[in-house]
Amino acid sequence: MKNVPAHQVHDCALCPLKQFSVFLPHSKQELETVQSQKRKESLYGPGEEVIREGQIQVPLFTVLQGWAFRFKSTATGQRQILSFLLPGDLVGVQQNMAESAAHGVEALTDLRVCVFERDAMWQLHQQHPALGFKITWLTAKGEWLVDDALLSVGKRSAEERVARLLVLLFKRLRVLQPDFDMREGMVFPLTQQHIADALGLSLVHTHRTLRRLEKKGLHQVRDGRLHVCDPVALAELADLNDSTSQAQRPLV
Amino acid sequence: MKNVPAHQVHDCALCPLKQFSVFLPHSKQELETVQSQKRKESLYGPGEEVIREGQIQVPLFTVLQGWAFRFKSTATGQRQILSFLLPGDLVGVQQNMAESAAHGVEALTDLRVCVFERDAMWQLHQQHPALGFKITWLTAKGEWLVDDALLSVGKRSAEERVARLLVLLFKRLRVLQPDFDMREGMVFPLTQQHIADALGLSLVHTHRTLRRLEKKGLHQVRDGRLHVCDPVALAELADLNDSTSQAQRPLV
DNA sequence: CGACGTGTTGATCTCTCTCAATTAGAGTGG
DNA sequence: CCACTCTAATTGAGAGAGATCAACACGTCG
Repeated sequence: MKNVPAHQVHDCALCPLKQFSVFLPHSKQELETVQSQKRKESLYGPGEEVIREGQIQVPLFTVLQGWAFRFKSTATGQRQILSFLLPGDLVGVQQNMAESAAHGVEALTDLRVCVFERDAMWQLHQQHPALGFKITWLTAKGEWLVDDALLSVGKRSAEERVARLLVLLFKRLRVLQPDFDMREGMVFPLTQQHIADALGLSLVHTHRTLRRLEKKGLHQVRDGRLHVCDPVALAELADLNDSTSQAQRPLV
Repeated sequence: MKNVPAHQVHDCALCPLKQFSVFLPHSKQELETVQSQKRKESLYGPGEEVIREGQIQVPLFTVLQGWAFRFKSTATGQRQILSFLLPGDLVGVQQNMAESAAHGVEALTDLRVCVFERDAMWQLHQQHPALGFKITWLTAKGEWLVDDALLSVGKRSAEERVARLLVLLFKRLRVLQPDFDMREGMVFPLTQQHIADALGLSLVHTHRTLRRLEKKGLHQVRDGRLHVCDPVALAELADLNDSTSQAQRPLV
């Protein structure tokens, strides 16, 4: 871990996440409060642990740049990835509630995070209810992701899980990258092991499943970039029909 | 669904959850705000849907009495139970964030819930930051449960999953029931199908796994009551060693 | 160069699923 | 009181998705 030197730390008013994160303040007062709670910015390298499972005194922070993931392990060391973290995601809300971290966080790429004071959670709620509300919102959004992952791991086939992970990441990424060119694909720092750990599959079976989807022409991963070749078919397989998704479900 | 007649509705000051829920107000002003946001109390019977998946305009509510569960289904109708809801649990935070319900909620027993106004989330945050903070807390706690379930379904064997579910429910129940007698067991309204749906297992395999644990003398389910016969062995199997849980994990 | 991480592929094994049929208890109606 | 129905639990048998074990290929890096 390295701290960003003071003169390179972003001023909240110039935050690169300005257009994306719900967490960002809108009024001048809110801005000042957030700024006052900001402690520093830190950098991590790929594979570096940002939060260790069980660590105490976990800070609250936001991802500014790069990818990371939350995970939890069993006593035997089996690791399950709970969710992937992208710029704008808030981390550490759960941690602030308990004595020690309920899950670990590890960087996938070079990672830049914005770290807040330990009691920022409370200060933000207290001084600007609108910010508190946004924190709740982000927390709920985080739970949506986990709910969805649980449904996948519990009830979907390997193929469906992989397809869904790809499509969901693709969608999240596209939002963050407005000037996106379909032909170039998107940065995709996950190894097959990460995918396996996120989907509750073995490494070998994950590999075979990816290969199968690729042979069907649905996607391609090369040189750390993801190319979604057939978005429609992939979304279909992923049970992510944009259309009237909910209405289609059997009502009885 | 039936609404509780006005004269039988609890006054917030006399809320039966007083001693349990973090959500409950502590100051007089907070109490008044919560009371003002309370719209009604409703009753549901076992198997009745409290929230339908995809339903719009979902209210915020708290469980007062009884059991329920949150669930999500695939396009093919496969149902995954995301978490079980007990008295004191807050439901509908996620829902308030999106247009439509991200998950359904179904009653397991006779269920009594306390329903709030649609914009209660915002009102509570705004008027009493401390309450907003508690809502965030409860939301984060809810996510902890799902994180844990995801780890189980992703990485644990059928036996471990069942054991863990039983122990976790047992612990949650014991907190809610201070005058608890070990010999009498606890109310346990889950069918094997519910357990299967929560753990991502088939009904048949869930049954066999339960039987195996029972034969080992770890637990017993009879007449809708759960008896934990060997708490230590069960917790062991469930990877829930109360002792120094976190410290035991491999640090590298 | 050797070590290591990641991807790849084949062979084998097993946990868990699916299909199928039976039993037991609760409720309903004649 | 008994036949009828429905749900939940139960048990057996066979099938399969995915796990495990084992090698090997390839690029990177100290």
